[in-house]
Amino acid sequence: MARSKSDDKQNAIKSAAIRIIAAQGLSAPTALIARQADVSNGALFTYFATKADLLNQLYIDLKTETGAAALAGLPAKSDLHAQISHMWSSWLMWAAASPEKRRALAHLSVSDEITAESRQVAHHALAGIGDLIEKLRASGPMRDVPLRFVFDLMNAVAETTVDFMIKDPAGAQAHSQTAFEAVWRMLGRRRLAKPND
Amino acid sequence: MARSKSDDKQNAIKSAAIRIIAAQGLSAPTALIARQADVSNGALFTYFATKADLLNQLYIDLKTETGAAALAGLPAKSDLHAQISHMWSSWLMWAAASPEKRRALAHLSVSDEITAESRQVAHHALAGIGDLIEKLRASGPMRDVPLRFVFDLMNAVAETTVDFMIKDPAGAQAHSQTAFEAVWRMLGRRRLAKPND
Amino acid sequence: MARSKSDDKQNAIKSAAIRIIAAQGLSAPTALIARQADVSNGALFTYFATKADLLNQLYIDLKTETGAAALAGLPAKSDLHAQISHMWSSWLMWAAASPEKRRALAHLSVSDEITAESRQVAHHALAGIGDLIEKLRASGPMRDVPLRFVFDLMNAVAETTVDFMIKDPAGAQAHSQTAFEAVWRMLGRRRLAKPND
Amino acid sequence: MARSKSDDKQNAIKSAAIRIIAAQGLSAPTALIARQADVSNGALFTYFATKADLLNQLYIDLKTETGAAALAGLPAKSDLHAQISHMWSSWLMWAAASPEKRRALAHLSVSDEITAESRQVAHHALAGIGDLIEKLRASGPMRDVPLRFVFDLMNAVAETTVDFMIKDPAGAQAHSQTAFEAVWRMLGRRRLAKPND
DNA sequence: CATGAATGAGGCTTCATTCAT
DNA sequence: CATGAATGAAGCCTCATTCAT
Repeated sequence: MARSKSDDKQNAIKSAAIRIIAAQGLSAPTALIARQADVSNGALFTYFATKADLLNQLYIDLKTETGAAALAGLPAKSDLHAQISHMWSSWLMWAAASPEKRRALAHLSVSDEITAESRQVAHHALAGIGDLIEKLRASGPMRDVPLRFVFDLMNAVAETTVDFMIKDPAGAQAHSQTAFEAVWRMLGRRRLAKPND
Repeated sequence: MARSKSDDKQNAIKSAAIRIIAAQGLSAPTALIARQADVSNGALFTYFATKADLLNQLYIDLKTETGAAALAGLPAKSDLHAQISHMWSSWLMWAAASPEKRRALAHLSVSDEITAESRQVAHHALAGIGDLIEKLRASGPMRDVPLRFVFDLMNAVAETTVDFMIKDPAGAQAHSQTAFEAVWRMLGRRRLAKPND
Repeated sequence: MARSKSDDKQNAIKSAAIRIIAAQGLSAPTALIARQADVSNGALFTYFATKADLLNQLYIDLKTETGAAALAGLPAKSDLHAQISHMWSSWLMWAAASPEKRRALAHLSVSDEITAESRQVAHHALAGIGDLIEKLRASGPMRDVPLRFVFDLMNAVAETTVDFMIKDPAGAQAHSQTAFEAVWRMLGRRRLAKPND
Repeated sequence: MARSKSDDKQNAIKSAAIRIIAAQGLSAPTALIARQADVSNGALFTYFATKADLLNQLYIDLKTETGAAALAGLPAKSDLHAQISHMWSSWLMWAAASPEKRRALAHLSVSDEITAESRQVAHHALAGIGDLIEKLRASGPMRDVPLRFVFDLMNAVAETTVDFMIKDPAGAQAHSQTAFEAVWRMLGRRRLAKPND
């Protein structure tokens, strides 16, 4: 049955692509990506018909991975504050620990090669996060603002924070915490009784 | 002090570059930019030694313009809240009204062609905004957070908001206002009984 | 003497090749030919060591088939005029009914991949036709012209005629007849009795 | 005003293309054509936007040249027989003297890259020949056959003859003459008692 | 012997930059 | 100083052929 298309190889290509795109941007030659993945020039194209295909796949993967990381180990029984705090922290720690993926994603996000469909798929992959935020939004000061807007704001704050965490790994925890509090001030319900807010 | 013929051409090239980069990304051929600027192929290189030079110039220009727009007409005598509110509104309205410049800037910002030096210069161009934010930060809940972090957070919120304003021009004003309030919650001093703060 | 499985596949490949070469020319990928023949990529090369081999085989086959079609059911007892008329008609009707084979052959005939040897073999396959024409030639106005030249002229007229038959199927019979008469005028002995010829 | 596109260079490219296509077929690499034309790789594309463009241009040129050669020095005052005889001879001598052009044209003629439009243009370029043949046809035994058919038949005979002339240059004149007589038998009015027809 | 993934040599084309005019 | 043709280095992708399974 001949060598069957191996996931390993496919993943090697994706990894190489992330590394090289992070370093050189989207103009990274497919030939270089292939070489770094220990794969021949042409083999890349048996796994991804087109450079654009590879890019789109990468984009979806990275977004999906982000979503999964954010929701991993979510304490389902806890209250909203605890859940969102957990999510925030998972999300940012993961992102801060994956600077190449982040850089690659930054390049991909602005590319015209990424189709509307891919963006759609990626958005779905983040639905879990959206659900949580929705709960937060509904009872707080931004209850009249469209979820998408709220979500994007939160995302923007997260991205910015991650940049700082990467630049200053020693303070990563603190930055994450600081930003979470800022977000909570932005979105969360004022918690009256407890003074430790 | 009329702008020289040479300046005119430089500007024509930059304008064309913005338009085309917004549409096609950074891979926009210099030849196309030149044609759109009514300048010959080769002449472009007498104004910008290199494509990268043009890109860096553009980056700096756009950042500078942003900064200028934000601070235009700042009510120097008013209180901080009024000043920042004014700045926020100027900034976002200008940005929302310049979608091509924004798209071009989005491409430029992630490019590896933009040197650290250019980023430095651009940062300086936004110093005026930074000063305002500094005042805000110093007295609010993020007083212990580095200015740069605060600044970037604010910027991130602003960018996200502009995207929404562009997508939904009818609600632009409202979105700007909503976001401003969110930012204020994030950064500003809690305003208690007395409104004259 | 059933044809072996192997023969079946060879034939499937050849059929597919004819179809695809007719449609796309000689640049038709072997992989596509294989797929259309329901044969794997690599298997094609166990039947034909080389793409060039396949092409040469095809060329010989098609030429041979042409020759066979021309001579099928030849009325051995009739006079030369009747025999040649019959041959002409068989030949052209077959060719006109096989446009894909003709197109494929047209591509093959000009290809540099077809070796002199293949052309030689193909020529032999048309020997039967040649014999008939030889008789015609020997007694007519072109009796001093080399057979090969006469043969090729006749062939050229036939090919041209077939093109018209394909373009105008309704008039196919008539075109064939017209051309036959033209050929006869070119080559045949003047037939005395009838003045209106 | 910079170097202006030179006809010389354009012609050098075409010449090189004819030579190489004659030798290697249409798969001749553009890079090789460029090199043979003493032109850089990329320069070829300032003269012909596309390889297909070059091919089409070449096709039209060669057809046009053929037509011009056939009609050069036509004795306008002479009778039809003399005119056609002259045309035939001009045509065939020219073609026999240009074997590379012929081979190139043979490749081009079957190519799918040659557009219907190019074929149309080429056909027009041969209109002069067509007019002559029309006169011949109208009064002879093929008077009821479409001109296009007659024209193509004549062309087919001519091509075949040229092949023989090239193979046997010593007999070129004779072959041409032989073929002309054959064509005349095919198409021409029977010339009876009176020779002055 | 079949399968189809792997290989890697090109092919066409684009484009930043140079340079003759 | 402008013009735009010329250069030639890549880049993406295709495809005949090989070879592990």
